[in-house]
Amino acid sequence: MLFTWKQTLAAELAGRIRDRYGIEHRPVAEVPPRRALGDLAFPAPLHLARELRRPPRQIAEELAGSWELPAGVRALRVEGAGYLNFSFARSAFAAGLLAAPPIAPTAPAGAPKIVVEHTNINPNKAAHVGHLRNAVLGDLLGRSLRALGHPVEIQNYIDDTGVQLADVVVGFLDLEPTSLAEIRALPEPFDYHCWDLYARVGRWYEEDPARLERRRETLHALEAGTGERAQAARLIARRIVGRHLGTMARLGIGYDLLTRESDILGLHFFDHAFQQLRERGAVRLEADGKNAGCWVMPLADVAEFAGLEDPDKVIVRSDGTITYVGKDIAYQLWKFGLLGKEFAYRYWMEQGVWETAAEGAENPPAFGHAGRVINVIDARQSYLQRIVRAGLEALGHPEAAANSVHFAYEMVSLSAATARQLGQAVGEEEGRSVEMSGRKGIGVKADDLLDRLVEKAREQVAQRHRDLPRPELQRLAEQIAAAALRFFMAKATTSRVIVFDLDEALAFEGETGPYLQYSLVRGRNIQRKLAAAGLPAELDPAAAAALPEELWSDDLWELVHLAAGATEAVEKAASTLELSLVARHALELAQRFHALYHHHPVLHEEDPALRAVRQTAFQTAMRALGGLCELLGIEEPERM
RNA sequence: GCGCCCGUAGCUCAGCUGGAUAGAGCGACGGCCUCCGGAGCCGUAGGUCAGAGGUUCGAAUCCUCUCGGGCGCACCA
Repeated sequence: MLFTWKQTLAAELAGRIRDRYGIEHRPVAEVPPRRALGDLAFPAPLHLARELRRPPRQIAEELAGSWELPAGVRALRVEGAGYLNFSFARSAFAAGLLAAPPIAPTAPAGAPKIVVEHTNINPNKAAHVGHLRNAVLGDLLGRSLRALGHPVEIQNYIDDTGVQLADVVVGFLDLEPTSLAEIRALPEPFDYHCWDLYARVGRWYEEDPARLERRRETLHALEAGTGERAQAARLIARRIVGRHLGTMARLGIGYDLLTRESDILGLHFFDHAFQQLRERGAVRLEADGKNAGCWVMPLADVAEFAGLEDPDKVIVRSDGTITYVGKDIAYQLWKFGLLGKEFAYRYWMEQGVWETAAEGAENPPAFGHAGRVINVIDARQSYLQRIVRAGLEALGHPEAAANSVHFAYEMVSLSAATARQLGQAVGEEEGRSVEMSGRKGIGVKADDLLDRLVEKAREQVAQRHRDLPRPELQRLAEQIAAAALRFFMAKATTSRVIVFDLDEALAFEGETGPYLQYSLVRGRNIQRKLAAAGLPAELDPAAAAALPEELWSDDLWELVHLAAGATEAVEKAASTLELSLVARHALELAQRFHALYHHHPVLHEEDPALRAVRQTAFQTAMRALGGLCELLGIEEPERM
């Protein structure tokens, strides 16, 4: 709603500037700090002042003069240093807002498919809170793009031929010999078992580096895909992925496709890409030096890699195994449909998701062939992502490289207090936070955190609602726990490290997910009470349009104005990849609603017109908040 | 050494491509449930926007430098 008005008025203003001064200017729109100043402000006169060498207010007056205001605009005034401020007809505006979806699509028809890759947890141990940040952001991005009208495909990459999985295989077969049948029979939580085992393997290597030979041997076996080690790896990876999907399902996070690295190798995707790299001279076999025997991608000539100590990246190790980057270049090519090869697919029934396979189902969905690819990967891997792009460039696909977006967010570390609770010794000199480490087994497991959140939520709900049936209590607690966790991850600016603190994450008051849910529950209760009193629970746009303009107080109008900005907040979040904007906007709506809630009773207002104005304001706010919460993966509980 | 990110209230953080009086949450203190649910609301205290230059009518925001802190620059990912 605001979005379209901005465009309309900006276009009109640009025309007037052109006609009057012969200048091409793209006016930007702002929201004035106080509603009394107006609803939409254009500082264009301030920007034009220098070029025209005239006072901005004078320019503003000239531009405002004789402007025939379109229907829906109530006033145009010159304010402050020379702003052009528009005010809207409030009832009509509210009616328009109620008639449109709370988050309105902005993507052009026929927009190309966007592949979003996220989660990508190594299938060798339990998910921790760092992985949650990735999955929550990825899911929020996917939902936001979909709401804006883009075709979206969510992929979760399963690195089932990498070093990390190999290490757990070594743990099971060499360190603590376990048969396949025994691995299969291990009780849940299997991923917790592997979490500890992985840390033990790390220490085992340190005791005697000669044991790293077992890793090399295993890595070869995983790439070849045959023998006991490969079989063990398949079993372990499958069980772990099942656990990861279960963890994510608790948060409402799902995927369209699991891409397995073993299929990239097994179906010769890598061989194919590697051959192209060789033909183009993008890789070379090193005869001597520290990379002797390796195939490397030389990056010395690429400007963005200037200044690196070692400007070469190893693609194929001297023992013939392939690094992650090498495999990722092939994967990235496939995402764009540029590899000239296709996966087979099968449906993973129990998990309700497709996965790649060597042989598969008859008529799978059309995966891949994206116009744009967004990889949600933490900022520490920026260097690797740049190499993948350089690989696409080297293969003669500059447009694909340009459409390969690395959505980089900062990592999650642990607060000193939380690290101590985990039994980590934290010295004063170690600073204020501790980095998580799968190798060392340091981290807060996602399921542990969720369990604690559910437990706390259950206590809180039970306190307020005695005699609630156990299943309903559990259901409500899970909804609240998921909201708390997702909002905690979503509200942080992506460029900031999250110092994860358990007490902070367990908060249900203030800027939290449950606070948003409480707004929704309150809003819903107003509707219920209205209905019980024989009044309409919801007003339609026509009823809103007929409301007397003078009954709109500035504070209620402000709420409508805020609701109208929801689409723009989402659009901006998606286009800049600053997804916290979605969470921030939802929070602001909820805060404003709570504040007004106490001052503007609906049910107890006797004047029907005034009651309808309040109801309209709250209804627009709840619709917008509901829409934003849907993107955030925050459900509206029946009660809380 | 080179590159990226961060430095705003006691703590955790917003502050949108420069613009109208620097804002929230937590914590502290003081109020508000015969009234749509107190997971809420209202109020008070609390800021040299790390520091120094520069650009501009205007800088927390842009540029340069300095000082702190984090992360990269593997035959891990």
